[in-house]
Amino acid sequence: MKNVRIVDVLKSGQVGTEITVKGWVRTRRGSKNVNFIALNDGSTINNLQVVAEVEVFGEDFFKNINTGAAVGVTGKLVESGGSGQSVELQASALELIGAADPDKYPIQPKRHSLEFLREVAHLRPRTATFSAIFRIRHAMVFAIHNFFNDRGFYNVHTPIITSSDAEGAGEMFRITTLPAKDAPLNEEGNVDFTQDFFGKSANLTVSGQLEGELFAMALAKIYTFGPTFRAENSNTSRHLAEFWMIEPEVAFSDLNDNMDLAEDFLKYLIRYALDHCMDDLLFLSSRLVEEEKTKPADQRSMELIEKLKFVADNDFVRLTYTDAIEILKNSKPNKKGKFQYPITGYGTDLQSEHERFLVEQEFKKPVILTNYPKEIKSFYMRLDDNGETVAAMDVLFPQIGEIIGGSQREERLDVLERRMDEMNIPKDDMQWYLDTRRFGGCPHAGFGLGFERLLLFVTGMSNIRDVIPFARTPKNCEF
RNA sequence: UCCUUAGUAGCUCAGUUGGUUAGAGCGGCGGACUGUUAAUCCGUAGGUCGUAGGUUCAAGUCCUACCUGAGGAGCCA
Repeated sequence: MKNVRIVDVLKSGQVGTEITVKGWVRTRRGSKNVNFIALNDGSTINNLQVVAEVEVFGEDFFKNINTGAAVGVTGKLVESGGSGQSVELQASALELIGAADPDKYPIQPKRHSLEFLREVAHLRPRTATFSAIFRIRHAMVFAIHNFFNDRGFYNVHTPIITSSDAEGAGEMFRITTLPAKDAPLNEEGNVDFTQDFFGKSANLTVSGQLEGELFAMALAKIYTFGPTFRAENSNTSRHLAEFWMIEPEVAFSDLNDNMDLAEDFLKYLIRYALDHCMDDLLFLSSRLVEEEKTKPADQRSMELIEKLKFVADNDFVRLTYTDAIEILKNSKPNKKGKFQYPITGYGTDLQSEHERFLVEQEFKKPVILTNYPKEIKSFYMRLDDNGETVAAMDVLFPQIGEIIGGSQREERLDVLERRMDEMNIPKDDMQWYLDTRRFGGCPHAGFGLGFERLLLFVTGMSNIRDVIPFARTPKNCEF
């Protein structure tokens, strides 16, 4: 008999039919005559209740049907005699496929802290919380490709290994096949990378943007979706050394088009989650509500699903950096000296506390900040006519902060070269990039969305290590 | 990297001004129970108190260093 998935059984299973399901035991409750097994096969947050008579299988048989064990069950789907579920599986055959020693299996039917589960990240997808998160993660991957495909974008696989180190997006991981001990040295006494695998120094990519631009200059609308690596020593709940990023790049497009795209994109993804992952969202919401109860009333946040709907249904605030500075300068916390970094005027970089104030206090919705001073942004961002600001945009979300960073790119070769000189970007290594401006250059724009930060928002989780299967952070590279 | 804070049983924690044999709940195991929903009830095992030094008659408790986690900051996505 063919296996059926529990999600299908619970949704459309016909009472009276004979089925086989295979999955893992979440809990088993026994009494003298009958055992109840909560079975989960990963297809849904919900368990299927299996009812097994002690008389049929013998008392000893159940000793190995423990939490975590893999089992196969064949039986008849019947209306449930209990109140917790509408249908249940009356077992006629019960097979232990893989035992889980209850003395050693770390995940037991009790509350575990997220910190503990991070230490057993290889087993945590078997918990309700993490199975929900990773089903949602999958749904978001799918939605991202859908969104772009429907709008005529082409997916480009930009390189993971790169020799370009001019992106300035962060410290890079060097990759090499040279021996760690006694590496060959050149005349200056430095490691001689001409003898390395690629004949030059190579790194893991910190962004696919520059290569993405090359393809936007040919396919017009492209997006990348791949892993990104930053060797920054960042120890926060919002940073990973290895994370996934989505970077669309659009030819014949300006900053306004870019903002429209970013806002449409985020709303589409959130609506997709609401439309396709409601069971998992309801579960995550309820666990958040429990967690919130332990906090003081004024620190509680909006209920998850309500929050997602709110963002999907309301326009983002669009604000220039200069206007944001004015608002912050005249804000209560600034006047009362509540900011750790007081706002004095134009030119200061915005700190987390300022972004938080704008998003969570002033507007209470996502904010797109634009036109930052050129000094605090990257060389490739298009210089505005005032010569002072650049066509940059950051999308700020509540709790998470910057979820998207993007810009209209500098398409004027002379301006771009001047900016590279000012910011000490070596032009020699970047001729391939400058060629896009030399040959058929055009206005274009794009942005980068941190995939895990999106997942933080959608799942309501608060630590980024909990929305990626295996987190890589400083001092942590298990599995 | 900086600041704050924590590390005691498989997990979550308590452990008083330093003082005999370090406790609880959950989980596990054994038993009871006519259908349970994180079942319930009775019983039971389980600890080199993060590591290394130090102070002291005496250290889970005080001091120093290191390791690891968490929260915040910086950097950013």
